[in-house]
Amino acid sequence: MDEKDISRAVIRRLPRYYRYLGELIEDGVERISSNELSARMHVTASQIRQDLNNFGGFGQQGYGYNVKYLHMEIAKILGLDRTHKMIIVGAGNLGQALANYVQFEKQSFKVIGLFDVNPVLKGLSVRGIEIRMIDQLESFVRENDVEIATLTLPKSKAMEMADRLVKCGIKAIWNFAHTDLDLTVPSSVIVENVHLSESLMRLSYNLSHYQKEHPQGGNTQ
Amino acid sequence: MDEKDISRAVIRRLPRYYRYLGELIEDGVERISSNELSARMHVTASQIRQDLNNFGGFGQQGYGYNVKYLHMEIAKILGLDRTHKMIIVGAGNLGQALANYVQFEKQSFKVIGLFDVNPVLKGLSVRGIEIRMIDQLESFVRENDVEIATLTLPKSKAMEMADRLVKCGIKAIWNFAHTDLDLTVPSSVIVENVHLSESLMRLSYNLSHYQKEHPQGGNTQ
DNA sequence: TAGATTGTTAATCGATTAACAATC
DNA sequence: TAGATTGTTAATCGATTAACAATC
Repeated sequence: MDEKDISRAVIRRLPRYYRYLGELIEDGVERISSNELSARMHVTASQIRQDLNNFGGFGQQGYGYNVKYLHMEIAKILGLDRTHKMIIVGAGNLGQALANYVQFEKQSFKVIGLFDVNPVLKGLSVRGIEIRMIDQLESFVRENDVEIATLTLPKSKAMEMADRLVKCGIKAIWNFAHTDLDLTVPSSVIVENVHLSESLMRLSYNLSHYQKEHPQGGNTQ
Repeated sequence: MDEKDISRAVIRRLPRYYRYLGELIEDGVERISSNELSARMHVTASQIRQDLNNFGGFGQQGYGYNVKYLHMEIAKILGLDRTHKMIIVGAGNLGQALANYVQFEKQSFKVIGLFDVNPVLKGLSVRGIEIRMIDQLESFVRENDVEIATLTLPKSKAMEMADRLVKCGIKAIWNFAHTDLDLTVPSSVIVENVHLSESLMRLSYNLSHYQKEHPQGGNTQ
């Protein structure tokens, strides 16, 4: 299972396929053709088949795709077939919001710790997850084999925390601070940036430019 | 100022230029060449010049770009030169987190109302913004000329709320529910989807596939 | 088997990069 | 003026779409 050179564009679409297939399962749909799926998702059937065939032949000629099977295979591709231990660094509003977000757990991301510098928060819990002080960060990460750290703290502190996390062996950083961490972290550490401001600015751009006639749907993310 | 046919890819990069230019201003940098900027941002100088020239010639041969001026021009392009009134529908953790997020206001997005169905929240305030019950939604939107509605509520209720918002004249929806609203809202209404799960899944993909050697940085968002 | 639909190759389209003449 | 760097055209690269033979 070592696929090489899959383009960003394809990887960006995989989670969306996964979501739509999940909905089909909920609706009790057993099989689907690339054509039907393309109509639902507003992409071309050709693109669906091309995308999937980067990873293998999951369909059957004359039949289409088995929804449950394809859903499961995409889960494997995305690494959702095993649990990822996650901590959240920064237990402010956003950090707590993410900790409360049960959906992630269904997708095999398990929040096992929350960290903050603010002593007022010490000992408090969110959804049964204790808020710890930041000085316990390193020992906690090492002892619990934490794989992913979510950074929900001010830009000014994000880089310092990233450094500390890298040093104690974190494998991936999910970054909500307004900074491109990818530029300053070793390339062995995965960084996924979420720039909410940028998303809002794109909305604003479209608001100013496409007030009347605007292009067909699709996730602008 | 009616530029046509600007590609998605270009628009996606604009907010990032804007952010880097903002940092340069903070650092007291007055002018910058496409070459210097390209080194900082890890994109090609050619791409920067091409991107900007979609909107006009903001530089000067032999000199480069005036940082403040370019920053201001990109603000105009993104529609950040005027205030956008925004409400947040769903005053749970995520809704409150976003309401507390002061940064948006600097970028001209002003949260003027929070809405929820939960009577427990009635009358409470977040950063001076009152939480109102959902039955006041329509009148509030109309009376206050609300432009943007942020949806931070469960998928099951998102579509219904989107419909109500569209009916009372909302211009744009910033959608955090796990649903592609763009497919079911009139094309005159701008929709920007934020799928946090999808971001986390991309992280997970990279975690499984690029543990050792992984491609050069850049915002995978 | 005949019909349907995939997997895959080829054609097209669009986006990125390179090159350079224009010009500050 | 000479040097630097843009704006812009041309060349390259990659991604999307179309077409169709393979096959269930």
